[in-house]
Amino acid sequence: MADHIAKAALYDALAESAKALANGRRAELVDVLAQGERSVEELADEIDQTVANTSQHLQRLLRSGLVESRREGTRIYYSLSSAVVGDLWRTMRRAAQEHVAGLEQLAADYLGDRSKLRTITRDDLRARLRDGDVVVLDVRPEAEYAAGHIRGAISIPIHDLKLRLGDIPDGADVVAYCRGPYCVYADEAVRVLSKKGVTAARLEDGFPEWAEARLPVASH
Amino acid sequence: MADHIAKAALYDALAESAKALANGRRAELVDVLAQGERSVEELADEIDQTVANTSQHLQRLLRSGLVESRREGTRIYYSLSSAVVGDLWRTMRRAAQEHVAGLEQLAADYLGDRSKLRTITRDDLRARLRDGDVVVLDVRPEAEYAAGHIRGAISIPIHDLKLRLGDIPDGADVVAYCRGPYCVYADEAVRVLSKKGVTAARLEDGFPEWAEARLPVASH
DNA sequence: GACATATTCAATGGTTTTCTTGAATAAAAC
DNA sequence: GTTTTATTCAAGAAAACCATTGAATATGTC
Repeated sequence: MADHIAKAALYDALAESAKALANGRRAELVDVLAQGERSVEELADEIDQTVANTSQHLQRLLRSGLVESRREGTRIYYSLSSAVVGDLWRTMRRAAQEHVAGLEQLAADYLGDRSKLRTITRDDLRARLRDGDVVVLDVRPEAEYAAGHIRGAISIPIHDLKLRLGDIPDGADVVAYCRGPYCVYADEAVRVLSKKGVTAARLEDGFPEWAEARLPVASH
Repeated sequence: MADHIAKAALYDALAESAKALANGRRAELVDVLAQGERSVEELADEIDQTVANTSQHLQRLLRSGLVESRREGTRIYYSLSSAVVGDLWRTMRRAAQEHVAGLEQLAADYLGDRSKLRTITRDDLRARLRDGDVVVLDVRPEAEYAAGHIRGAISIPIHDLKLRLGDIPDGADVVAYCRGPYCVYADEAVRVLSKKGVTAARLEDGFPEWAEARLPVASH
């Protein structure tokens, strides 16, 4: 039987979803898109690539079906096709964390020294939210906060933080979060706040993981 | 800052786990390895490739850290490094199912007409196992049954099924299962049994999914 | 209709992947 | 110590991938 040809074709197709994510730049794109839809130019900026190159990567993702696009005037907005795509990206990351050699070093190179940052787990934060003794701070760009955030969190984008320290209640115990475990915004926030004498810790991971765990979220 | 270089390197490394699975042949390998360890020659046979080519794919998986190997005499056995790798493969499959265009057609081409096969979900099987009114039949190779199977299942490898029909109790209501949703063994078993007048259905997916759902398993 | 902006397209060249083939190793059997 | 068996290594060619560049397209504004 020429059965093995049909089998090969089937598994090639199953591998398509992995191929789509088998590139560092596309992984960055999906990581950003997990926070909500974005235009090509914004995405190009996020991943430090030319618009043309970013566009090509986006087409690749589009062809694989993992992302969708919609036009609004002169802009085209891309977004993840479904929650499964976020799952895939996070599972992939987890596999790399556990098994890819040298990953820790690369993470340290990019993120810098995290040893002095207090961190808090999802479960801890949930408990403290119930007790009401914590200020949760979303330091992602405004649009990402609007698309979805931890219920009860306040929004101060990282770039505005120094100017808006006054928005944080006196004596508050702050937990900052951002896009995920490899996002530097919350680290930066904790450093800034600590220097100003504010008690602050970062949530271990970010909003997508919170949402995936079906913990309370809100939007707008 | 040359920050974006470190960031690119980090995300390249995170994408490594996807690259490892971004090939149909390697996807087939992981699918088989999810049933337990195997030697190179056995694997080459399963994926219809030369031993040399199979070996190269295995080295690639080894370098990515997703699989491990151990030598026993003249043979080298490969296995998945951890349960996360199985998770990754299944999540990838799910993403492809939902989003990759043309997948259904390719599945139909390989699996043939499934419309006349009765299927049963994991939850249904669990309920019926509790009631005790079902014979669960594992039609994978003996070694895979030994490495782990649904608790209470009996083993009759698909190739022996026609010779061992007598092992199946008279009037039994059979549920057959194998490696997963794209494995043809259970389909084949249901067809053989039905033709002999035995009531038979196939479990929608296979043993790895059963184990992932933390349902009762046994080994030996 | 001319112009500006956001995005895509097409061509190029360098790199990586994949399969094939035949030779090289390493452990076990004789 | 030669032979057998299982696996890996090495070299080569075709195909796919990726960043770059400059041109083309589509929408909206003047």
